[in-house]
Amino acid sequence: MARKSGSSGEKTRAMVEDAAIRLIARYGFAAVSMRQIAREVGVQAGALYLYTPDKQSLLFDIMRGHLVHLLDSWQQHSPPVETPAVIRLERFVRFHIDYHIMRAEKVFISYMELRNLEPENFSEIERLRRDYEHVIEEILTAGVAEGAFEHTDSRLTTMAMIAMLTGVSTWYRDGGRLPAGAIATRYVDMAFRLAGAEPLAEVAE
Amino acid sequence: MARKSGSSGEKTRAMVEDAAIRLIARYGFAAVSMRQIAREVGVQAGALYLYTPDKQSLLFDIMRGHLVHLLDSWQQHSPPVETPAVIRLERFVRFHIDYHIMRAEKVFISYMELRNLEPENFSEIERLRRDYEHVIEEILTAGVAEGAFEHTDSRLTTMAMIAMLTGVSTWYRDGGRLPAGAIATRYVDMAFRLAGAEPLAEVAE
DNA sequence: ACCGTAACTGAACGGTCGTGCAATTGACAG
DNA sequence: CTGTCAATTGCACGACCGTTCAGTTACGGT
Repeated sequence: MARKSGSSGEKTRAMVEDAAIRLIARYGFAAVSMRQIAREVGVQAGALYLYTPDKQSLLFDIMRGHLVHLLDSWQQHSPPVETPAVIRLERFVRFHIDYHIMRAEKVFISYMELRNLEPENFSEIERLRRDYEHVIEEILTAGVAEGAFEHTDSRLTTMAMIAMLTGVSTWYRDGGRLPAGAIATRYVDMAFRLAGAEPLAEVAE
Repeated sequence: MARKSGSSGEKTRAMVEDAAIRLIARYGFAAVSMRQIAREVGVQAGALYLYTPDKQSLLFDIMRGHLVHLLDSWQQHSPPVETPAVIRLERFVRFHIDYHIMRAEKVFISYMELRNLEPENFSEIERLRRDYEHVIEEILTAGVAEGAFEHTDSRLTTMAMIAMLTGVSTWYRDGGRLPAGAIATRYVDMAFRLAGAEPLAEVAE
């Protein structure tokens, strides 16, 4: 046998990426072999090299693709900068949680497999990740300047908030105690608390 | 050559664990070979099997040891249950951050390498991790009952807080912008916000 | 001075790894 | 119906994997 019937490069390419994501998310990059990925696709190991120059690129492309698409999606969902920070933060939290719940595998890979990237690939991914962090940080500092938020250290609050929000994707399961929307709503509340959003209904007794 | 001069089983055992922790934290369990660990110790690969039955146990023992010691340490630092929840939470946050900063490698391994555990080992580690989560959850629910904290969902707040606190160990570096103590203080503040600790100085205008 | 045994070597086992490549087959245009 | 090229196989390469074990050496007690 050689060429498969009904075969098309684009279809196989997509299957390779799918299989790689699924397997790497489950077993970890280093623990997954090219032969395993190939078996999942229904192809011999050698055929994978039509779609990736090597194993490392497979990982890198997944991560970069994920982060680029993440930043891109936010660009399209984000309110204009002149919007009040409170609203921008709420929008961001909902966006982040929805996005991360729907793409749990890619998210998982993107922060679990950083150390399996070669140095230059690592740098590029880090740069993208920092861009995303800056999105939050900018909202927080803007909110402080507006007088809408009150906290002492926007950088630290950013780190805490990122960790808190991204943490959701490590435990969220479909059909769990709460639907995704309800989780997002509660996390908006917690994000407001961290940011020190001026309480509206919270009056001292 | 066979036995090394000045060799002692206990010393080598410690070196093996040290090397394993360092290498696994840096490259990941699956990416580290027994020969690499052996080289780091200054010994042949076969010699490792005097100290561990297999590679899997090496990982499992590191993780279990870490979690058991973590729970144990908290047992000794924790205030009595009748202490006000605000104080217990502050104590917990400081303990958690200090502990995690000082043992960043073991912490990292213990939540990065979960999927490389065989099923029964995984169950035991999960049980320990849940025990630790319950520490926070108990403090939060006690605080709500006391009227010291105000939040809608203690379980979700627990998850958020764990993620927020443990996140520190992924970015903390000695000699960074803030010393560990200052970081802990700021995180105590953020933990209070998440918990909805009754504001003392925060009075509505 | 000698011995038992703890500590370790060095080689080997069967297996898997990532990757390269000549040969082969199917899709499709003309 | 033919020719071209995209898609894929099947095998090979050298390297490395976790683990075992017979043999060798140094330590500690007597």
